[in-house]
Amino acid sequence: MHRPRKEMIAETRAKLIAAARQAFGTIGYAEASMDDFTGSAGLTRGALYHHFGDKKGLLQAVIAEIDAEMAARVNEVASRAPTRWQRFVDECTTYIEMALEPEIQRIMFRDGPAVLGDPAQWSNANACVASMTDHLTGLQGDGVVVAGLDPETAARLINGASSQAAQRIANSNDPEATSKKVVAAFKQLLEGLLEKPGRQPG
Amino acid sequence: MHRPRKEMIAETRAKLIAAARQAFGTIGYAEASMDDFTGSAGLTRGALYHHFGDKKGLLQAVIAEIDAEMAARVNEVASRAPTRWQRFVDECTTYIEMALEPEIQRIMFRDGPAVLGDPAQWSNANACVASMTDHLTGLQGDGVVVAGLDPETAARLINGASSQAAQRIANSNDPEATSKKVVAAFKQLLEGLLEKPGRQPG
DNA sequence: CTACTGACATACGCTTCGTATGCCAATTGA
DNA sequence: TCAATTGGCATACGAAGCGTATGTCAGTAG
Repeated sequence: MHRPRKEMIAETRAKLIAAARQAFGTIGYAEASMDDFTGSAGLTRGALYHHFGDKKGLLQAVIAEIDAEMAARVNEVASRAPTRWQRFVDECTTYIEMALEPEIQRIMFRDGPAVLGDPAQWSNANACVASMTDHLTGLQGDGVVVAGLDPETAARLINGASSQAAQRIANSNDPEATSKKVVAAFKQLLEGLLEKPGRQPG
Repeated sequence: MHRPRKEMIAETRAKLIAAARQAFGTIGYAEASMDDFTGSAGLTRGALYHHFGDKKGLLQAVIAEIDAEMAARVNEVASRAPTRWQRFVDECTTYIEMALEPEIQRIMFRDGPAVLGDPAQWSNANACVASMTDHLTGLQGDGVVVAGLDPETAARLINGASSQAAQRIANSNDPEATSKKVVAAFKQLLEGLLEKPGRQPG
């Protein structure tokens, strides 16, 4: 039964991240007791401090994991779109859909920024924004999106609008109806980026 | 020296709010010790609990105060604009400028949402969004902004983009240059709302 | 003038975090 | 195979911080 050391360690890290993710995503970072959620993983705070330094370090690890998952989902959807513009729009709507999930809202949009500061400065996240930036750059090359626009800046602004969109839907009494209105408004804003406004390319 | 009771009470409340605002706006809500900032106001936690119930209650009071100030500034600027569209654009840019201030960023955009939840649900704030919503409604009546767009939804999305815009500028190495790029991208997005895209009204 | 309300301070216990320390299993080298 | 050593993780301890229960005194009412 000599199961290698490295595997045990990786398992411990994974268990801590999973337990923390569960706690942070439901009751929130501030309310999550380290004793409680390490205990629920069959460990103690000793393991946590050993692997992640402190509570913030564990939050960073959780965020890195979620960010990777989000990027994978976005790329998956975008890879199936026929045109570049459609790829970009699909990315945005997927982003909004993900932002509807309470865990992502709480960790990535609320507690994360409050504890770690501006998400744009996070070193181990932002894969989604990077992808959107790439696509915007390509669209500029195709002449679909107006030139003279900084792609990453535009991607960040759209991100901000997306997260607001998701929150508005999530907190609505009638998510179905609200979703229609929100997505319509969102697409209206996106049209401002088009080189020949009013005409939907692709 | 019979200075009325009510005045003393109001003064105590004001001192607590001011001290908390200072602390929350600099070191942040979580790091702000109630003993410390009540002490800096010449009071103790006893006064805090008596007037505001708990730490969250005091944060709500601080937010209400800041929100009122922001709304006043926005209205001041907007009242001087010649056209409705210009009024709306001025509101947006003023909002971005305010969001550049560290105190507002920290309290209204970071710690506030983390502690109190979705800002759209705050009962004692959101005066700025209300104003923007009104102006958008008026612009629809004038035929400047596309019909079939929910004004409050649009206002919220723009708010999200604005706060991202401000953070991008604030955290930039070269705020001057970044500001130009960000505002350009922001105005580009706004054009998506126009009924006849590409033509700037007013 | 007396009784009472309420603004605020003080005192206490509980929870939580971070560090210092200790133990034991797994690896390494001969 | 058997020391020696590394390091993963638990336990123990001290320091804050928060919330509540209680006390005190000024202001107000009848």
